[in-house]
Amino acid sequence: MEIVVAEESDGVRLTVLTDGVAPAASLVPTEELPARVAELEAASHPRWVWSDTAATYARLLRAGVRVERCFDLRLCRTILRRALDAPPPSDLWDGAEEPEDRPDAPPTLFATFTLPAEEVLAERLRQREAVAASAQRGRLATLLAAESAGALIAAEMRHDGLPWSRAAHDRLLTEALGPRPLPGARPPVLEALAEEVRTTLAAPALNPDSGPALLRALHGAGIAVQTTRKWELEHVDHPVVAPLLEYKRLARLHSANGWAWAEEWVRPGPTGAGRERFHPDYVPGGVVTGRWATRGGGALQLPKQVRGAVVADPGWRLVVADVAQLEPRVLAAMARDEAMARAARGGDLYQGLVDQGVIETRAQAKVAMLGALYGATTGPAGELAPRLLRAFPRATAVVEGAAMRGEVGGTVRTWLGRTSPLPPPEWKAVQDRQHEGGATDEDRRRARRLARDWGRFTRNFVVQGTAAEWALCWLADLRARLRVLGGDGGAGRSPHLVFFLHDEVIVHTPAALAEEVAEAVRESAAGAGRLLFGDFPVDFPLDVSLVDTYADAT
DNA sequence: TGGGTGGGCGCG
DNA sequence: AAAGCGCGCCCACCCA
Repeated sequence: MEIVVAEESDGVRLTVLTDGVAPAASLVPTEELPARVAELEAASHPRWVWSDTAATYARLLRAGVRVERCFDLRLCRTILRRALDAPPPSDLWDGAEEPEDRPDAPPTLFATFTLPAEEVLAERLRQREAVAASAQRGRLATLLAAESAGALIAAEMRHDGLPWSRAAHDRLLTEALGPRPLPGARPPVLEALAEEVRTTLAAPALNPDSGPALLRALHGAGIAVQTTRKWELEHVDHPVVAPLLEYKRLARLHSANGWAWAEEWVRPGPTGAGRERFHPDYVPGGVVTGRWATRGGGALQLPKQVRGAVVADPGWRLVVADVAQLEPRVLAAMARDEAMARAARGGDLYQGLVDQGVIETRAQAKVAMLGALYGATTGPAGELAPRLLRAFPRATAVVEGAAMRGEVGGTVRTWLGRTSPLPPPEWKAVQDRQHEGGATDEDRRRARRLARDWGRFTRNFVVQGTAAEWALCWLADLRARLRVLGGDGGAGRSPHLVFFLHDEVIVHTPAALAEEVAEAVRESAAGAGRLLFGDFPVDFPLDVSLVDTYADAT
């Protein structure tokens, strides 16, 4: 059973869709929605259909109501319109996809945009028909369900937040930077390093935050670097290098994850004093490949430097799990490459390549494999590419084929059917120009370069995108298992997901359940592999840590 | 004064 | 010794 949720001016319209029965609509006053949803959820576990999980579900969560399943029409529409030749038509929904394009839209309590109930219902039916008519309806349906589950999880993780200790964070900052300065000022340690850089370079007025000024000062001191980048400076032998690199490291800590950041993004938690939460704003489907993005807070870039501030509540633990070499494993499975799956059998795919005699050292194996996924053509990765081609012709054919399609302006699909965008019109114009009469060598070089750039994008798209699908299925299955483990306790008493980083999750759990959670995380990973790839024999081994702070995870 | 851009660096 | 994918965010800097 599905229930379609749509805001109208006089309340929220709920439309019950049951197979073989006419849709039944009812109007609920906006303030009574959470109670009504809770009631219907308990009675019939419907799939809730709405246009925007981020808006609607956030409101339910604030009222203490959680649901098991949903269908996010906006996210699914984005997938379908690229995946299908004939995207579902509706001008209304084009506005809905990009609320930021409608700055005049009136703010509402309920959603970033509103549509009449008939239109929401019609969109649901169009999408259902579009999937049913697709040649890959099974995979596409799995993808839409996974994307929607991800939307629920993102909203819940944002609501619950990542357990954070401002005290631990402040200790860590004070140790590295000295006491907190007044707003706008440099912390003492940073100012001392800046002064050391100025003295060493004999540039008394230098602001080391200014790239051009820093480069001039370096040149003035006889240091012949092209840029001020860390990796270039690391190879320079000069007394300024050490303090300058230390300055850069700490300046970034201060600006990106310092005291001001904490004030904006960390808030008191629900369960008592001293238990705070970092509330990142996840954006499911925010990356073309299907990965999540974040908007504000930079949750997906949480530096290792500050992970000591992620601390479980007293009596609770963190279960931290990440997948070892997810992308090459996914490639082996989608290519049905038995030899590569064999090399991936243990916990370390790169060592597996060495053990199979494909490549001599683990370091080389990693470089070669990443090069294959990203499309490296030169350097060590390029030189090792023939080894991979010989050992794993099927896997190589998948990424090479994807690259070739991209180079000619075509699209590619992930395992479940997420489809890459077409290159922009300028790209096509450049490709056309190289064949015209007056085309110069420069035109042709430019066209070749852009073609290869797009080929590297589509090459990586199929692997990164399928890995993102695997991760979504892993998360969704884990969420279901945690709901069973925790009973109906909600985030206050039950294990719940608090962090997700492409191939890594953190569950915050009562200490007594930590072992069971760790087992659930492993079972979900195996389940995700089976759901996507059936009985193809590829492992997805996890590193799982039971810890009090994220910094202690391996 | 505010918006847009590029360098640099954090994450996978 | 360096190149090859996807992001977000901060700062300086440029321009209107």
